[in-house]
Amino acid sequence: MTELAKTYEPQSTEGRIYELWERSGGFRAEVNKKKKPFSVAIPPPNVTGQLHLGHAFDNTLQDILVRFRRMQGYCAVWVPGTDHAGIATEAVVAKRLLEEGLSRQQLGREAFIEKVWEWKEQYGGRIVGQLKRIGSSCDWSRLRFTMDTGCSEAVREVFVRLYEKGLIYRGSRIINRCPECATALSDAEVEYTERAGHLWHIAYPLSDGGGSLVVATTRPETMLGDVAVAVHPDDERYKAHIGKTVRLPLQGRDIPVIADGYVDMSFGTGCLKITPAHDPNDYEVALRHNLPRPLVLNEKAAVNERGGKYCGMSREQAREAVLRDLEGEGLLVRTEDHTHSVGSCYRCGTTVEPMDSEQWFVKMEPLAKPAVKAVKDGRVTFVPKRFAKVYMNWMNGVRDWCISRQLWWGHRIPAWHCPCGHITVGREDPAVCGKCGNAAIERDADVLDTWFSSALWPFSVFGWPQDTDDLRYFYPTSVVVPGYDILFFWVARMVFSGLEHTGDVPFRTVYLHGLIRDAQGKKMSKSAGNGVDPLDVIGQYGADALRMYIISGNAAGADIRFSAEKCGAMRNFANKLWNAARFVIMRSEPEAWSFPDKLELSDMWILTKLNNLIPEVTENMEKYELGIAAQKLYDFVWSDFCDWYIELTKPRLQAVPKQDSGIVAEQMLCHTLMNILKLLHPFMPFITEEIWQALPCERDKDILMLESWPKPEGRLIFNAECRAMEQIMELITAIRAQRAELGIPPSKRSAMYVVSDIDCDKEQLELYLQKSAFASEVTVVKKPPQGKGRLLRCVTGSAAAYLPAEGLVDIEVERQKLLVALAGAKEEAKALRKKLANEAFLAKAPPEIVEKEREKLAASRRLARKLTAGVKAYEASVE
RNA sequence: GGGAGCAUAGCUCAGCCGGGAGAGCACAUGCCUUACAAGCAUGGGGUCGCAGGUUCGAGCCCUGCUGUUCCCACCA
Repeated sequence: MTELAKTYEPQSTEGRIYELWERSGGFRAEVNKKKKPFSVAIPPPNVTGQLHLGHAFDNTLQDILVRFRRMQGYCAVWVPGTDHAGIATEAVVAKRLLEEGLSRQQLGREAFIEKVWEWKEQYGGRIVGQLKRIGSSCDWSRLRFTMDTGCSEAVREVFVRLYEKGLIYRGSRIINRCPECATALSDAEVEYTERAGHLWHIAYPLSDGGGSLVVATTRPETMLGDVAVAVHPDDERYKAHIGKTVRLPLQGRDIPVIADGYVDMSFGTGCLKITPAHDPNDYEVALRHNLPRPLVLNEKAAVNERGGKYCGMSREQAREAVLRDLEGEGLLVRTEDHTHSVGSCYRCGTTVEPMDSEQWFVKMEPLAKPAVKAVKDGRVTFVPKRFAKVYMNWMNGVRDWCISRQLWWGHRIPAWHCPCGHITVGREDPAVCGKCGNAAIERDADVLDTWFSSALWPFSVFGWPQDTDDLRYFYPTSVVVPGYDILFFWVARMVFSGLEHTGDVPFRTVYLHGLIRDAQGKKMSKSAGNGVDPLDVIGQYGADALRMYIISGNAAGADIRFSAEKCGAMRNFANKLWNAARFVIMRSEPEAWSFPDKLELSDMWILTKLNNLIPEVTENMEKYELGIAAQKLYDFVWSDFCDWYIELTKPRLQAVPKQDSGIVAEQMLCHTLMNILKLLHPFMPFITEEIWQALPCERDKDILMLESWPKPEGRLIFNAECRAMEQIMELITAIRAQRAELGIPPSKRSAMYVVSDIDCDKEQLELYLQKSAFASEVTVVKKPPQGKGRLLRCVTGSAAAYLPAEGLVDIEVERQKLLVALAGAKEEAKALRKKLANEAFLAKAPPEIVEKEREKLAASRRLARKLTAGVKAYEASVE
């Protein structure tokens, strides 16, 4: 037995324990038909990223579930992996090269990609190491990467299949483009925020000289690309102008006045300028009216050659210039303040530019339908439930998914363009055009959206498109555990992808968690500088404390405000457990647990509590109520086991020579502690394993992680004894409270007379009162003692203790206290009598509730009787 | 414009199937009781946002309102 430090030291424990687990091979899972599978595919973090609290949240939850199921006897696999994170990684590497004076373009595509791979090799291991720091029990032999050979094969297969089915197409559409990242984005990648702007009213003179139409716009610079002015067909103000033309200011082009129902007569002036190439609505209008769709901005969102004198200006510069010129010409009629929502890139925050552009899309409608059905049918369930609705809303209204990105880092689109116009798409790289046989074909320059490969994750990690044993056994996965912020990006896309390509859902349950915010409730971000590094937290409080903090007292899907104090509280809890274990280990002889026949009341009490706790916690965990399970374990360990049970064993352990009672206590302590360690292991794996390794008792497995999850034993539930023990505890508390209130020092023990209805023998009662209620001698009496001088009364519903307290007790004050308590008891009894006299209650309430109320009434009556006796005794003792 | 969440002790938050209002921190008092002062004991502190309704019974279910956070949406 090694000497255990007085204080738990996570820093010197965690690394060693993690190595022990890895050496044990316990993380590995192979197809085992004798067991039921439990499988989880990690939400792959950015390969070059660093662990943040969101990852800590994800991975703590997953690890708890996986460890729990592994102990329950499932063949539990947790597949780890990382994501190539196209835009983010490319941006980081490009920035670093720029610092060395090299641009992406100078380097060229192939050399650049090589650089990114180098970067990935250099930093790709970091996140894995950090995942290990919080205890993730992943099967590292299965580590995957979204751009490894297997994932690439899956991506290629999916692209080809969808293309052949006509579900991937290339087309010209309005897409959102980030000028900074220099690529197209999907709708999901644009974040909208309300911003204060202006609504400018600009006069467009009628070409025939008869006045002008005034349009209202928030983006005057786009007028350079205007092709029409639209009014509502029913708008009396403008009916006469429909079909005429206006002269577009600054450009001098004549553009038609058209009628379209899209125009809102009540907004602005009722005249809408139409810029098809830079506004999604205008684009639709232009399509309906067969209007041209000239681009006036380039990829960098600067004005192009169509913008005449404004060519080369940025969006912002052009806006100022245009407004200045309009004002100069007297055409700027009015400027109003106007707040509207502006889209920005979710990666870099730059305002996106809607642009007409040729891109690749996934046709969503045929894919969304089965994805909606799978959730409706309950083949995929959400925890918490409300997210199912959010998912449905999105899936029902989803538009086609723009999947091409103008980047180099990612899965290159497997399509080859021929001068003849034909596009060749195939599983193998083609040498010639599939239509005309021309060898001068060129591969599409774009790569796929990062989420395209993530969407295939749950099956690609098991070998799809090959028909593997892993896939057949582990797929669909049991649960996926992401933050709700990637519900659309990832979860939704996995569902339709899984259904389309494997014919089955990718997971049975989606267990979504919230976001970790700072102490003020603000979102953590690098730019705000309010981020908390989980590695710092682990260093300060330990991984177990961080894990326990993250899940306890948190409802599923709820955000968390980070609190270092609470981490400290959980660190304290770890230390508490540590010291309880030290106590057990120091006091225990290495003897095997055999069901002892000499159980005492407190033994039966703790066994009953434990065996009731086991099924409760198990159920909570199976229902994903991890916070509740953790709270129950916390309370059991701290209050029941440490504060009561361990204390009550002390006199038994200290007896010399050693009695049977002491031997039983040792075994009980060991038995209870071992169960605690098992139950707590999924939540606090490091410390529980460390203690397990130090236990002197005999164990089934050398490694706690590989132990079986406890099962409740009916023969170890003793309801009557448990109740008696609780009544004794109640009496102890009453005595302590009285003494504390009177300021009697703990050093001053006192003899006591006890009148008790508690079903237990004298010796036990005496022992417990001596241990925990400062009793010296205990005399059990039938009636309150007479003529013993001034006595302090400590009354509960099932017992009363009388303590000689000469000089400490003010009889009148004590009598008043009892009277107050008596009034309370009577009040309660009255309310209960009323309830029990209510026919409707008796008729409609379930019998066990009625019975419970009857017992409560009996208890309050007993209490009232005892209090009355106490009051009388006080009166009698006043000479 | 549509939808969702939240509102419980001074603070941060739990409260599972409707049946005795809880935890951590903070606060007060007394204790270094040989596992632990990162501890022990005791105590103070709540109109469960407001108003109705359903029910024998509501923090929990329903309706409305107020405040707050978030998501979605093509409001120039």
